[in-house]
Amino acid sequence: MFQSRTHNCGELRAAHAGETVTLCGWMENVREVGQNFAFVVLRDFYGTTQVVIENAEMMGVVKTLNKESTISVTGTVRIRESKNNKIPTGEIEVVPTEIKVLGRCRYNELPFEINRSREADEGARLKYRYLDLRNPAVKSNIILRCNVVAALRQAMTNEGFLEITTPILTASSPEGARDYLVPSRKHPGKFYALPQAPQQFKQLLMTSGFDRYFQIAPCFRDEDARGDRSPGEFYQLDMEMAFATQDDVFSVLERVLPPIFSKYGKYNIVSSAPFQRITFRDAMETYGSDKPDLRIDLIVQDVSDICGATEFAPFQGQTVKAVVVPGCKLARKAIDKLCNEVEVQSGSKAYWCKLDNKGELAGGVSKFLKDSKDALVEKLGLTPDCFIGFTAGKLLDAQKSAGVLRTKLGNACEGHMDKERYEFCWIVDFPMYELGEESGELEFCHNPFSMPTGGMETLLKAERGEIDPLSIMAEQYDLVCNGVELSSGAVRNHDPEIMIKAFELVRLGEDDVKAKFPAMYHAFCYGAPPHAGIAPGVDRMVMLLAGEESIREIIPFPMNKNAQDVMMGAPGHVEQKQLDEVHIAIVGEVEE
RNA sequence: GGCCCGGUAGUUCAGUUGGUUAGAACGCCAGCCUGUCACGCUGGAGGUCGACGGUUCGAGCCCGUUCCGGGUCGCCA
Repeated sequence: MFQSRTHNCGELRAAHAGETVTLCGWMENVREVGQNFAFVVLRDFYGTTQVVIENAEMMGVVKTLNKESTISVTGTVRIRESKNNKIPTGEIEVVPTEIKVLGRCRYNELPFEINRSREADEGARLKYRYLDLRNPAVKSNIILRCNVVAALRQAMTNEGFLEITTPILTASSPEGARDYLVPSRKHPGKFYALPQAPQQFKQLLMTSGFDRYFQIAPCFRDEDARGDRSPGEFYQLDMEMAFATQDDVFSVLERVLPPIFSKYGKYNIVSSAPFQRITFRDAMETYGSDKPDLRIDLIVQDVSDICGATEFAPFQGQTVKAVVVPGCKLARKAIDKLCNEVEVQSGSKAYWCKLDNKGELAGGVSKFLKDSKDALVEKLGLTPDCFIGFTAGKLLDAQKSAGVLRTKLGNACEGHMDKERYEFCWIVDFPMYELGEESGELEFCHNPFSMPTGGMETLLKAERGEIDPLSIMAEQYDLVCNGVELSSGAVRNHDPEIMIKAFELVRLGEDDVKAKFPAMYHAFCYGAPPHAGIAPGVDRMVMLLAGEESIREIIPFPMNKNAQDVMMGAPGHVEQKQLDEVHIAIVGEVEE
């Protein structure tokens, strides 16, 4: 019979000396230091406690056990002869009178050493995630995640938001990412889809009169993974507010997030409200990115007029962007490596030269720019001993590669990045439309739910040809922190007429709106409140707070890059009977 | 799907110009050790060098194909 413990492995102190206690936990290590004399490290969720083995009987029990077995130890607390101030329980040890085996570990060799699992092969960690999670360093990220989620719930509740759960089995949405489909047993040939986000449901809640909604919402998208994007599923702090403006949404998050970031973050310095607001256009021009890392003090400058006219072919007639780094000490080799990384990551080459300590252009592409030196010095405010990185191409390519260059330089050059802080900003004024890369025709830039800035008036002007449709902005915004896009949001288009007009500009119409978003369109026809919302990614937020580079470190049971759960064996084969029930026939090759 | 990097002992890695029996650390096993705490010391076991094919007298190393993992771009309204 299992008898419960009296204490956990993290709580015994000198004051407990003399007490009889029972501890339970995993046998983390055994240090045999003599005949029938050993120290056993017992670990549970709360900490570790030293158990001292002093006789043949207890040694006999320990000898039969592999490390990582679970045991229960009953004995007396005793002040240690040699204390260990590195652990909270380091003043005491437990002298056992009884050791019970609770769960034997059958293997004397583990796939990796528990306390060094972070160094182990990731495939092995994922397959044996239950062992990986025994590592306190791995576990701590999951605990952090729990605390952050709890704090977000509390803060949102305090702001008057109601957490409302929305369906997981829902209808496929015609736009956006690839859906995960679920076949229907009762309706042959029909499918549910897992929600990519509760977008439409939360807008419907607004039309129902729920004033402030939020949810720690699971979202499902069948798209390829990234370092900061888990394949398959992720969580958003999804929220929506009725009768609200962009500023109303901003101020909620500006109240909710900074306290949580300063309490749970790896860094203590957090930008305070109001967060800096940068238009999409300015962000692209100044930072070469719509998710700028404001911890870096470097900026992108335009030198198209000077460089475009030089005899350097890659610059001729192109948009040319420059990133200047005063006092850059990068060696030639490091520069080449950095430029190469920029090309790999952005697809466009980066070029460079220096203004040496005599004030002359040197290195890299300097020989092509000699004649333009004075113009460059004046325009960029160059001082001796500074590095100039260049990118060139079509506007967007030049901007984006300059953005990558800026980030890499900021990270590589000393003194241009204050890493130990959280810098938030809002990116605002996104364009409503863009020209499709393949079609060359007008398309929605992001999502069609956003309110075009200026509403119907603006759309009509575009329709009459008075303004360029590409100049229409949407009341859409992104929240960015340290170069990470935390979230997208918008003031929604709650007016059916404006919605139809917005669709007409991309050669669609009322029928398309009805076909694509039937519930929302009809709901809006019954009187909808103006509303706005946003959905910060919980996983990315926890990543930032934990200071982790890989999203898998903050997910309890992550999938691998190929969207497989190697621990559970998902996706996996199913019985023919199950396929028959849902009217599915497998055609073509089946993966073994 | 494209590109880049990787795959050698249970784990993390080294392995020179292609040349004898493929090494180290940790872990594991055995012995020693009465105050360790990443305990220490001595000894030992442990390898289809991801797979297949090729070049060669000879391949962990070179070439080709393929599988797997990671990163990155595409993709992510």
